[in-house]
Amino acid sequence: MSGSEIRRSMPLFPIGIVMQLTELSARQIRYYEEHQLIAPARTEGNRRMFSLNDIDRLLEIKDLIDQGVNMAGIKQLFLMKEQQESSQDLLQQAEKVKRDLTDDELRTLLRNELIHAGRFNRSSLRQGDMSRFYH
Amino acid sequence: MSGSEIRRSMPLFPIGIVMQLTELSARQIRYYEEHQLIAPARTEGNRRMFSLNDIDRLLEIKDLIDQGVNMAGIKQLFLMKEQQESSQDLLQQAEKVKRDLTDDELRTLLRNELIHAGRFNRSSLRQGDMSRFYH
DNA sequence: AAAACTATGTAAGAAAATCTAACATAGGTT
DNA sequence: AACCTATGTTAGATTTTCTTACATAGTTTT
Repeated sequence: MSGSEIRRSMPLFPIGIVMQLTELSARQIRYYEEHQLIAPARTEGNRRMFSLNDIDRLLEIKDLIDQGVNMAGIKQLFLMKEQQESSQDLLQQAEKVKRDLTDDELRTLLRNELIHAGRFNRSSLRQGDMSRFYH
Repeated sequence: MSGSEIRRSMPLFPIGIVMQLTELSARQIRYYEEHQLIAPARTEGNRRMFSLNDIDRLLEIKDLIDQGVNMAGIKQLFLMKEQQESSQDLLQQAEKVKRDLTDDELRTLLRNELIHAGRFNRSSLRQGDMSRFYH
């Protein structure tokens, strides 16, 4: 279901709560935003509001920083992950309509996946830890 | 598991978000607190912070008010519900240790439940609607 | 090793969000 | 008519968050 994605991306938390939840300083959180690792929503009055997804991301960022990865590295890792996810989506789609595709079309689809996702498919990123908070 | 109860009772949301989520005014929310229908946590700086449970409660309150129930009525209903829940807990406990109880002890337990929960067991309160937001 | 860069801390002043307390009021209730 | 209930509105104070700027310990580069 995609309702869960909506809920996870709903901006609900002010920065103070996010600080507690992630044990990051406001400075750190803003800095990561500045470097486009996150993109929290804003209220009318310009206050940042974070979603569960944002918080998951922050926890991943924290983790990666602990492991010595710098901003640029984290950015690349996130790009990769997105890519990977979307190609997985593609794969699922393919799965779903497999029987409706000619062999030719299927080959095209798979080749596409290989081109885009093939280079970095070793270990997927550690999942964020927000699962604790919403179920 | 009880970890879920911890998560559901963690104070995460400022009143502004709760207003949006429940479509209640700040005045209404504070009024309900004044009448002890909810008891949101406070930050060090005295700002209210609401949990998922608080929000569920607010949605139930809204529902009951729409149905014409007044503060006192809602309070009673909540008391009842708690009672009911704790006797259900008791029942579960009983279930669990059934084999460890003598028939006599069991009878005592069940009589107790009937005394406390027997009067209002028709329709349990409508569940709050927060399920949408966390899974 | 000096210079530059990175990630974070800290401080200042402004703006937004929330707080309490008080007064106002429409619709019921007594 | 007087009162009560649930809510609106306003005012002034306090807290939280915002941006900007400067400071700095570790790295990295030159």
